[in-house]
Amino acid sequence: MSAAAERLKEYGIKPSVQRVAIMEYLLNHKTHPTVDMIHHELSEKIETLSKTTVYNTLKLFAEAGAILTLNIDENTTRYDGDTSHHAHFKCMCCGDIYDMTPSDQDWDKIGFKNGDGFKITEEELYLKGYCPKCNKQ
Amino acid sequence: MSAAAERLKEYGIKPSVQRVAIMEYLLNHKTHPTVDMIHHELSEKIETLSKTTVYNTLKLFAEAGAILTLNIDENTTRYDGDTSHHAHFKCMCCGDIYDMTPSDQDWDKIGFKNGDGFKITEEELYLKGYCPKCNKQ
DNA sequence: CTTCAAATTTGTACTCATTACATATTTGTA
DNA sequence: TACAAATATGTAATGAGTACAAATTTGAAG
Repeated sequence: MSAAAERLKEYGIKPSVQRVAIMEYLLNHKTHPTVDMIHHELSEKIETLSKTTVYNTLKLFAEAGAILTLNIDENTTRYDGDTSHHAHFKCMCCGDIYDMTPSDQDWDKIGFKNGDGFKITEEELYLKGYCPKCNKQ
Repeated sequence: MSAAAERLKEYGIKPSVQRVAIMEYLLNHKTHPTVDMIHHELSEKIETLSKTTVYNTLKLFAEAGAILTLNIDENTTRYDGDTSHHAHFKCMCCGDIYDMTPSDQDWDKIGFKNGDGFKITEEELYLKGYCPKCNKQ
């Protein structure tokens, strides 16, 4: 079984051609793609793939916790197949989104002065600025 | 001069009735309002206020660094008149957005294992979960 | 195999946040 | 008072995302 199909099984999601293809795409492309990118690429393999299916499938994955949904981009949602604990960086020049790995001990240590009574279930750290490529120019 | 007008001056923004009113609203309402909320409230005072003006003005403020733009909400952009270093929490139950104040020394100390060559100009920490009110029920 | 219901996918129509743009109004200055 | 520059306004367009009904596929029972 492919890694993508394995991952679906792990999260209790029934596999289908479309679902496996979308999960496979996310596992193989660390570019934090948009719905359009995924749909455009996969349309070549699955001719009938509908954009609605891409939307529905990504929502299904996200609600199951099998992928992450990123709101770092102002215009459109981006998706990440890597659900491990990490931050994201968006280059304001080229628009590319990079993974950033915080030193875990630092990250885990963040406390909140007014955090009493709040139950935190999700954390997203978004960084913006200029990537090494754009920074040089 | 009102605090709002002072703030505009500080950031090199020419005051106008609309601009001062919008900045004033942001300084007095710590609720991280949407364009619609601001427009709806201020329409009572300024009858002719157009939604386009609210959009334009908020963009102007944000680009000058006089306010913050929040993407914590999936559907719509929210604005924050408090530009100090703090995080945001969204309750997945009631939808309210709270300010969270990290212990500064922790926050500032976060390092990134793969951060070389990146120039970070902005940081946004978004937390999601359940607020004290909703958590109790 | 065949049947049939449930699950999945598809395409179209729609909503709604945001932007583009042309026009109108206001402001400041000569 | 006149006039140019800056602001504000309203309408029309864009584009991401969703609702929904119809079509297709799947899988189990006979």
